[in-house]
Amino acid sequence: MAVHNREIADKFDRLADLLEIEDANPFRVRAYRNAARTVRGYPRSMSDLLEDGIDLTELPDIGDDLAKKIQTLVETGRLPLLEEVEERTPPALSELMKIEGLGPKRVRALFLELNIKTLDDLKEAAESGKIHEVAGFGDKSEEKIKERVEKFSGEAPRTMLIDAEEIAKPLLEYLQKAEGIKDVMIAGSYRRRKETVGDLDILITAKQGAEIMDHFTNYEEVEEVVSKGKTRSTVHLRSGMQVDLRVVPQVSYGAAQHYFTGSKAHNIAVRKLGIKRGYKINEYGVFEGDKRIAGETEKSVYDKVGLPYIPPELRENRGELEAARKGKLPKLITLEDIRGNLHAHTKASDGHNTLKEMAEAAAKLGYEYLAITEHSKSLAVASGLDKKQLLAHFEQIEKLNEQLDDIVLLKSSEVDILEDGSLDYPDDVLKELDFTVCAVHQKFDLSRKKQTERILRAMDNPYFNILAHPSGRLINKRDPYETDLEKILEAAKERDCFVELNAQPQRLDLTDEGCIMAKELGVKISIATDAHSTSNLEHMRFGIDQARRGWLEAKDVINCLPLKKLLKLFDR
DNA sequence: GCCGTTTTCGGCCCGACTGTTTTCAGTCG
Repeated sequence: MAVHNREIADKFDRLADLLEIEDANPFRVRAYRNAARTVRGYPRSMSDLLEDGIDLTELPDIGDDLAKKIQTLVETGRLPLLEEVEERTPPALSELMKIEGLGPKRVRALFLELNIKTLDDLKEAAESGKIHEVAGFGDKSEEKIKERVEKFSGEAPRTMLIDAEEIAKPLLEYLQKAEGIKDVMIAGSYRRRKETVGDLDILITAKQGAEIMDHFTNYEEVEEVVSKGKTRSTVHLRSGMQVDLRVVPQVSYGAAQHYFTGSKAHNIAVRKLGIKRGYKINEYGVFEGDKRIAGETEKSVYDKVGLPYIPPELRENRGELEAARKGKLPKLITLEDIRGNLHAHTKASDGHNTLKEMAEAAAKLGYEYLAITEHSKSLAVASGLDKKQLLAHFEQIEKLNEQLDDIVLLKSSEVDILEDGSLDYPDDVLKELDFTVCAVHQKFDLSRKKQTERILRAMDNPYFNILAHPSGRLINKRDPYETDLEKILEAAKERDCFVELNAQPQRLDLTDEGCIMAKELGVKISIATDAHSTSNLEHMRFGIDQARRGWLEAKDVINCLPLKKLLKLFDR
């Protein structure tokens, strides 16, 4: 069973936590955290890299030592140093650090003074009033710990982007009403359009902060004010979302945007470039000595480190700085580049609208074409169509096409890939389709090898065109099924097949890393909404967000093509 | 523990807020 990058990264993070509690060299601690971030975000798995004989020290923040540790982890699943550290420092202490306000120093103090090793120990100590006796803790600290350990429910879940938008919208409207506000923007991973966000980072320009902070903390959805100052405040909303608000002067707006948009890794890399040129870069600007030499716009910040503007979606320190330096930043795809949608359902299977309604809605979005892709017969839960029903449905599509002026409906189907890798319709039916969208909908628990082989076998069918939602994951709900994505993409390239980036906000499948890998391997992508209603068609923008994070350009995406050229691609 | 277009040694991003302090450490982002 291959070790996931995520498992390796989690182990490094845990090791970093425990070492930090042991008061180890902070830079060594940081090295483990940096390595964890590199491994977690890397598009290919460490085990695949090792299998291909790639030297891991070529990865950023991985040196000789960590390369060896990764190799051991891949081979044995173990990290001996972590086990050694856990012998002397109770592993659950890293859990305690997840309580807001408890960092390594205070966790260590509680462990040494009161022998607190677990969350239960902490709860008991807080309730019996022992904590305020420890040096550095007072009554307030004890009270807060008591409250927070009570409410603590593990890792704070990340919110899907679409849900974050719903939370952000009324808050932004409310904030606009404050006196003296000029600009308002949401920075952070929200602006980088990450598929999920941990909190909202809101940035405001204004001369005075104090009244704005009062206005902010008085928002009716605020449940708890965590901290409140003149330039920065943090609250928790009733939804559970944390919101950080920062107020900066207008001259610092660009520097602040850059700083609070992140990612952290990108910022650090940019600041290092600044240091090389003798500049200090912070949220207030670019400084040469005490003199601010840039910072009113983001562009001015990049200017000073000799780079062109880098779009937020690329700011993950995944090679964008090098690409910018060489003038090789991608010309990222935009919503306007999209000419059609290649995955949609109607009432005929499990959609909510009629053919006509879907066609009109798609035409209204300015599309040239919309593919109708009802489920195939094996997917009974989604009212999959049998051969007869499908062909009858196609007749309706043809009839409707005769009436439609500004859009063409394509005859397709979301064809199930059965367990043995065969497709859910015989070839004499498949040949009636303009193209196929093929997908795994059952038997998610096959081994990685079997699942991969199943998909490769399906691609061997000459009528296979697009692999839909390639991992099957549902964000925060269902893990992806196990596959070797690289093998699948290589096979797709060989067989002239395509891979879908499913734009449903809960799917966003391919991931951004998957897009990067597909682009490197030369596999073209279909960004499609898998719409089950007319309003779902507008989810295309989430697919575009994800595609931009995945470095995709219009030329990498097949539904940026006019219809004639598109249809040619489906002739294998 | 990583890294190098001044360095293979000696650096490593930096500012705001809180609570417990009497001048600042710890935490957070």
